[in-house]
Amino acid sequence: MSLVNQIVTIPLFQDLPQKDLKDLTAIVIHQVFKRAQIIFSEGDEGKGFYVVISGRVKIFKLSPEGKEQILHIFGPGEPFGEVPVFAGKCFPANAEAIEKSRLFYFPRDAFFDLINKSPSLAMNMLAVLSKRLHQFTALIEDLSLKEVPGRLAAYLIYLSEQQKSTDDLTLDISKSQLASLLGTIPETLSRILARMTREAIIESDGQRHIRILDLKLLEKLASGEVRLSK
Amino acid sequence: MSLVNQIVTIPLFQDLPQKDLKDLTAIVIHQVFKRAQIIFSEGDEGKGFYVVISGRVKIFKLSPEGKEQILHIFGPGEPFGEVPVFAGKCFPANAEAIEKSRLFYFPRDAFFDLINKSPSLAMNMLAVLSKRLHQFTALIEDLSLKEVPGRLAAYLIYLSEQQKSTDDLTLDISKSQLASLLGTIPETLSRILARMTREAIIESDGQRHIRILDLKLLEKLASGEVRLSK
DNA sequence: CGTCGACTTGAGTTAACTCAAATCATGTGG
DNA sequence: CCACATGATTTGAGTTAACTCAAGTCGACG
Repeated sequence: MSLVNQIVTIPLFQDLPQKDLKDLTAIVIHQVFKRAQIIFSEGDEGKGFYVVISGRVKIFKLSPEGKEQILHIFGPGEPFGEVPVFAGKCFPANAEAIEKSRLFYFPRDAFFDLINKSPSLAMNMLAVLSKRLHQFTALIEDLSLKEVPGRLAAYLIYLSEQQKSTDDLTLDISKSQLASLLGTIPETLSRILARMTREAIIESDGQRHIRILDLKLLEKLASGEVRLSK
Repeated sequence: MSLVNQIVTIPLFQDLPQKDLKDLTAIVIHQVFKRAQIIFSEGDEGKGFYVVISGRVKIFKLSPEGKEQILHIFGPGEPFGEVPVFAGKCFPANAEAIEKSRLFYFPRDAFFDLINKSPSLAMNMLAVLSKRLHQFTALIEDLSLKEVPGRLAAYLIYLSEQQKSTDDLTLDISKSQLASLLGTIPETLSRILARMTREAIIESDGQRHIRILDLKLLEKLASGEVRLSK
């Protein structure tokens, strides 16, 4: 696939005039990262941002004791690492490929010139950042105002919506990583999955496959309307 | 003070050509909110965004049980409520004036036209959103990876840096509101302030005035290097 | 002086954590 | 194809930070 063809599939670059797409191909740098390879670390200077072409990348924070909080997992088409580009600060978190990933890297200075010439590109980037703020708002709400069962319920609902299948779903990440994404630890996640199974809210093969048995109840858990019994 | 003079003092509109400033004055709407008055609620449709001219505004989430998590407190010069403008969604949180506040309101459609014509304005807005993402990242880290004493320590350090005085500081919000900003409740905040006082880390008049006695220790608390003893 | 709201303190509960051990899944070399 | 090493997940037992509920205490203001 040609470079332009790959770039047009990136939502951030949707609806751009042909001219802009061509300019983008001129500044993009193709990079490949192996599974578990660090892409950047918190505090690094950011001289550009990335877009995932294939594979997946996790953005995360680490506590001094080594506990990890995943902020995002980005897949194909999604940009990340833009904050330092526009805020002029260092990366606020770490990025690591969770599987072999191909990335496009756009150096800041060249991208700046492009944005100054292309209002659509600026608008698209504003939309991306705004959506991310929206997602962070939801994560803060989860962490501060919900218990782990509620967060898990919300995630399962999100997954079942994302995957077509109404009630059958497959975890797209390991349970350890899911724990980190939900702001908890594997032991706690495991216990809560067991409780949900015991309460006949879900059914699991013990692996990554989960079947939702009681969506109504799951929704009430996610909204905090009810609590999970012991 | 003239409208243009007020608008140029807003950081978001820094370094804009005279023409753009004039256009802004043409679309701005002046609004006044009383203390405790709701500005918008989560889920409301957002047809524009605001800039605080005077007073202060809190942005917050509420749990079903009524617990509040403050996301931000904005003061003069700071914009808020931009997410729905660019993401095309509803407000992800609530906004309330915590004191009598004068706001400038910029309707979306007119502002869109302006951004499309002014790359500087777009860049400034990108910088604002990026900084906000950075702040949210820090809040998520605090909530997920730090204990309340660490969050409080970080806030006290932030305050002492913001206010000139090296070790003497004055809380700019009530302790209940501070508790909500730190993701905890007034009782817990009160107990931790008492412990910090007992450990001779701070000294307080029981009101809003606090003196930092051991900044080094406070910094270690904020970074998670040490923990607060009972 | 009395009332109101804000803050503090006490006592008890609990969700989630830590640490340790057992179990299971997967991939490798023999 | 089996036996084992490795990493992921689960389960058990005990601890704890922070919560809830209830009862003061304090300060500002009419």
